[in-house]
Amino acid sequence: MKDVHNVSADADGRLFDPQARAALVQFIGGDDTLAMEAAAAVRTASHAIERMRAQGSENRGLSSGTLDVLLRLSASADGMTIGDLAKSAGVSSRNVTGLVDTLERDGLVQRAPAPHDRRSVLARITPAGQEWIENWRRPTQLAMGAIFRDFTPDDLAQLRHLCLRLADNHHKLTQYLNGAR
Amino acid sequence: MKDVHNVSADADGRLFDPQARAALVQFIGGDDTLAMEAAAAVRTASHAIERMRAQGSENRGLSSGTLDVLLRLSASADGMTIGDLAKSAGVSSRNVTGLVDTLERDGLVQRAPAPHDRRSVLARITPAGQEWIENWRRPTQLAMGAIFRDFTPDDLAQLRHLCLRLADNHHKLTQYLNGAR
DNA sequence: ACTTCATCATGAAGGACGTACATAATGTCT
DNA sequence: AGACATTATGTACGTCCTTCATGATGAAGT
Repeated sequence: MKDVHNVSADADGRLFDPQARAALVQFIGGDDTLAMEAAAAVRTASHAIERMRAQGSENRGLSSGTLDVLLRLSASADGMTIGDLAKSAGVSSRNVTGLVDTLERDGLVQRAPAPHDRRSVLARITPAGQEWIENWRRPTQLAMGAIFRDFTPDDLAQLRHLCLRLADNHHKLTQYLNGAR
Repeated sequence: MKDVHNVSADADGRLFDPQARAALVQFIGGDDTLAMEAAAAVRTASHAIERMRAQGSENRGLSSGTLDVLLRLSASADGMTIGDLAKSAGVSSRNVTGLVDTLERDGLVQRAPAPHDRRSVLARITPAGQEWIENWRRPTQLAMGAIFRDFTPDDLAQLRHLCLRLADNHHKLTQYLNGAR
């Protein structure tokens, strides 16, 4: 079986994807490929994580979107409104409505009227939801441990740091764009 | 407007997501949260990149999956088979068939019989496809530059490196699992 | 108080990505 | 020649996500 997957190491001993670089170098001069390569690498990594997570929480019946919402709700004891969930997840509020629908159908989340604003709906995690997460925790932990094999705590912190800087840039950018409109 | 998006800095000056950490700390003891936090951060970053890319190549009509295939094809002058594309992208071959369908409908890619194996189909990028990528390059470069604002070349290389290490782990893992089956 | 405008959740409709299973054509091995 | 594997694709389906429209509610100005 021919192996398409391939990584090489550059002069600093850092990995890069030769295929991605070849595709980029012919269009963009030297330095600017760095950002594109990094972006492609992040995408690949995210896919890998998604795969592992799906494999780990298999048979449990929750998919990426709903899991994302459930995790956010498990973090806030008082629940969150649909709109807040949408903002924090970076997706449309209509989408969150649907995700909460399925979670509610499964009994993992409950809707309640919001105290301050009668237009809003408060989503709150149920005991069944908490339990679901309890069961999800162990295999996921193992899966993440496997995919981050040989990462030092410093590596992990640095990866987190760089990714969040990126997300922060994006957030500021969209805020700026919306403000300028 | 209440701002849900939020990042803080830890003792090392590195960013973290307080909400994600709060959600994790109550389940997992100290050190193991690092991997989960990193995974969540990668997911967030990937979303941000996807957003920027969609915004940059807007009005051009290609979405993430098809763009991924087109980029891979632009890297190999002789074209690639459906199966190889599927392997390198980490998705099912049936999925790639559909993506190549839409690309072919748009005239950006052509199918041809593979010389060595008459079961295989060779997908090759057309001149129109090359041109499409030419037009895509500039806005995307700008978008990536914006989202990676204040990243030093070393930051970018390190981010790429960490992400590819992760992907490499994942690849070895799945290979191991498939071999053991 | 009344009007006007903004915001919230949701209905309706649709696009894109991705999967699993079945199948016909072709390769490979014994 | 026959048994089995592999390749691409048809069929059927699920999930995520979007935009636009709508009814209910809040907020702000007069």
